[in-house]
Amino acid sequence: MKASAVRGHLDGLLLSVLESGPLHGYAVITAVQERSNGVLELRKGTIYPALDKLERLGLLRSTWESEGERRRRRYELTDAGRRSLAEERSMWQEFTTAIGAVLDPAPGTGPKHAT
Amino acid sequence: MKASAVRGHLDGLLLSVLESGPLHGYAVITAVQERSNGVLELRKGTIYPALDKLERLGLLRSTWESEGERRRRRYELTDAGRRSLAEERSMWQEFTTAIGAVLDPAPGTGPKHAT
DNA sequence: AGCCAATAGGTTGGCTGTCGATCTATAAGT
DNA sequence: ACTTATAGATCGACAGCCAACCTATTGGCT
Repeated sequence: MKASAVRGHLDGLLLSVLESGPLHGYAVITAVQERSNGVLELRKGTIYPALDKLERLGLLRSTWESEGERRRRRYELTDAGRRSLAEERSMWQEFTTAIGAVLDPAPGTGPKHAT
Repeated sequence: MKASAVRGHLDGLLLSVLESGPLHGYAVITAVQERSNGVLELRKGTIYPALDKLERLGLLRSTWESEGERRRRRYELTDAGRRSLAEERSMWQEFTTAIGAVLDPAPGTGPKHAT
């Protein structure tokens, strides 16, 4: 599954994998992939602009790490990012509950049509 | 919550409310809204093109109902639509499982970071 | 030494799908 | 007469993700 399916929930995913510690961009991709058991395959063209946006919003900050010639950008959650993650989680709950209720209505709960 | 959040899952919602019986477009909106306890508010500009697309795909068929001067279009699931709905449901399962696993990782399941 | 794959960063144009605005028309309520 | 709800529909704008592409370093293989 690609990120097109996660539209609207990408920010939460990114914030979530950064919760347990800072990562660089490439590691964010593999972290999401691992946690989802290989199901979610984010693209670089997807996450870099997204990470930039989250930094502009103050939800995370980035610092350049230089090991010799290798330069990597380390992304880290801010306090605002942590609060935003909590919001994303409750929104995810509300979202799945709503869609789930439509997709698999509890029998006898909704209005009865021709039965 | 508007349909922008449901991007990619709208088809499933539409097929699902039509499962228990044919409805016209306006009733589809209210059905989704009711089943989701008022959370999902689809727009006409959203559902009519979507219903058209589903009809083109053969997942539902529409017939014009005329009660006096009032003309309404009745949408009805086809067999292909029923099969597609089953697919949408299993995709929804896969989707929520994947996102959920990233957003709320089971403790001790994933790779251990700084603990 | 030469080559390729993996890692790491990034940009850009394009596409898809939903939104908001707008239009027409009938029925019912005040 | 006027407003609101019901019912259908279209269309431009916009957001967000993707595919493709580019650069560069590191390390394995031959």
